[in-house]
Amino acid sequence: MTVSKTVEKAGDAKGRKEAPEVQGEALQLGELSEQLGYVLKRAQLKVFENFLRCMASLQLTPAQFSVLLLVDKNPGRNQTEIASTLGILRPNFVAMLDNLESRDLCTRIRSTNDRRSHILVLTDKGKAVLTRAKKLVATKHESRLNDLLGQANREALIVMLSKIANEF
Amino acid sequence: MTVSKTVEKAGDAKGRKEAPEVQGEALQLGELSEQLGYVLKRAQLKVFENFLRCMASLQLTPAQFSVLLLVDKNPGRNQTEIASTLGILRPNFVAMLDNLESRDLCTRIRSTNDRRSHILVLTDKGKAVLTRAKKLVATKHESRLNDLLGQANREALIVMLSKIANEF
DNA sequence: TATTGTTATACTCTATAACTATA
DNA sequence: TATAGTTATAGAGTATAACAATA
Repeated sequence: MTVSKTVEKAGDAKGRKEAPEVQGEALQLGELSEQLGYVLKRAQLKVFENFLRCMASLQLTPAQFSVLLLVDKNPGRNQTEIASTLGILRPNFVAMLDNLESRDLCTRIRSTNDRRSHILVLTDKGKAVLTRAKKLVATKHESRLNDLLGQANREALIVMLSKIANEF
Repeated sequence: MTVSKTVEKAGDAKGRKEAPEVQGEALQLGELSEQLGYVLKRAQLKVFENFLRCMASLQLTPAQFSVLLLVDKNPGRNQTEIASTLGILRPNFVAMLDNLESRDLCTRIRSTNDRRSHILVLTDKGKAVLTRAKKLVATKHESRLNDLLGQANREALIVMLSKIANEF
């Protein structure tokens, strides 16, 4: 009982008792390892974790990166359009934009056509940060995926996940 | 402006103004659709959503289902072991077990070896519910994945996601 | 009347510190 | 002293209602 759980290996310390109590061996995942939802969630957490590490120098979350990418690709759009495309609810998008704007990465511009809406644009700093972020993602993040899965498999994976996201 | 956003199609309503303001057309996802993290997250949300719909009659979340599966597959284990295997922190596991126990799906048994720990076991009702849950998942949930991707692709997907979850 | 951005709010998840009872 | 379960708590993420300004 003085050996920590992480040190114990399957095979040693067969400490079974009369009751159905077991110790030491790694647990059997069983059908769990075949459950799409389970493995999908675990993979997503790992990928986000790695993304955050790669982006530590720029302090960008996956959600923030997606906003910068989308605003850059779609100039002249308002908050509602950007948010809804990303699956972010408008109320929750406000604090997110406050953050990006306070860091001078993005600006809200009151539309002249419709004075209710805010057109979103990246600042020069925002564009520069996005460029650096893309490089970090490509060299540190996505490249590891290629190393792990291979280029062809990585592309097949994206295709399948997109299909699930769009058609499931 | 009276037409709702979801009704507008790319191609009509080319309402461009002098400023870089656009309306109506669907936004360009651009590189976002190639970002693993983005598509992974969207797919995961869709899969969980579908899981919840399929399990509505049993009122089981993906996390609860994973607990029942793991406890059933690993009799005689305690809370810490089950929780940590699932990536659930021990404090957060307490309320989850309170829920399952209050629904008579799972029981905490004070261990005779180590009176600090609670051995987890499924009740008869818990086993019955798990059996029904597995059937629902197989017939309503996983089967749709096969229809969408094909059996071979679905298996390849699980393998790749497991690899990411374990080695990334 | 409807829509944009916003505030307020609530509920779930996740994360950490600290307590108790046992070891 | 260390560990198992627990409590309290705080922070993200996500959800809905409602308000002011504008259409």
